[in-house]
Amino acid sequence: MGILRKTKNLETILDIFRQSNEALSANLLFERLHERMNRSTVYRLLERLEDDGILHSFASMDNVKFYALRQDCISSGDVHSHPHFQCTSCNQVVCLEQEVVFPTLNRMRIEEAQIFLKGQCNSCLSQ
Amino acid sequence: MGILRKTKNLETILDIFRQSNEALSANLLFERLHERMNRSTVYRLLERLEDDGILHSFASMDNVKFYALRQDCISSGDVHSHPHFQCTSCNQVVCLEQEVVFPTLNRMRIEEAQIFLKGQCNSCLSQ
DNA sequence: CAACTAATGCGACTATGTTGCAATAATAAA
DNA sequence: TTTATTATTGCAACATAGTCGCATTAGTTG
Repeated sequence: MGILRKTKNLETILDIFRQSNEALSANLLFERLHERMNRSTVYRLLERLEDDGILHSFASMDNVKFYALRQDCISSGDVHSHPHFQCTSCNQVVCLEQEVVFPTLNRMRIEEAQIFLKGQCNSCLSQ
Repeated sequence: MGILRKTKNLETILDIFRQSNEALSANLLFERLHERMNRSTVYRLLERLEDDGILHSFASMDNVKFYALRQDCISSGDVHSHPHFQCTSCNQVVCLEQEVVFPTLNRMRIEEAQIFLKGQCNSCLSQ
């Protein structure tokens, strides 16, 4: 797949992700667009942006799919992944920078890894 | 909350979890019961068993809530968690035994952690 | 065994996500 | 610039996961 046409909707969504380092669910994005974009379009654009490697996705602890801009990652034979963090006070979800490497275990081949953390973020702690 | 009455439905669900070390979603459980229990009852019992500390839950990468028997865990000041693993061939979800400890980071207070891994399990690899 | 009330089944509902189809708009070709 | 092509969009209907109120059923206690 990948992006074929550079549409206004696509640019609008990309701008929102570029304006902050937050991760967003389809619904949060939909709200932030003041519902001026069709719900299916939001879902379809998120999927296309992920296919194209511009966004990546992960599941929150509440079973909601979140998307964030894909950062460059280290490459090696092992599977690696950065943790995702949700603040229990302000509810913001962000990608953490520190990569975690999962060595291949002897009994199973690990192909994908996801770490999700919950707690209090820096700015909520200092209030 | 917690369990107040020991009903047939409760025993049925507990037996299914005790018969294997698999983790199950509400729907997998519902199927395994040959749909002989009401869907709401399944959800309510899973919630109650979790409140009571008998089951624990986690989100799969497909944003589905899974439940498994709670094992005894190490206790310390740090947050700890065992990873969950889903085989991409047979789709089984299991808890891994190795606990992972998350030291408290300087910038945020971590209260909960979840690790989800995907890959090929031992028995699928050796086929 | 009677009384109390937690647990259940039912149906309606919400939230999240998907799909087919006709209309629209981005791009390529003339 | 204009036209032709077809990816993208909005709409509506659908699918799946999960929740809730309420009347009935069935554990538990005395």
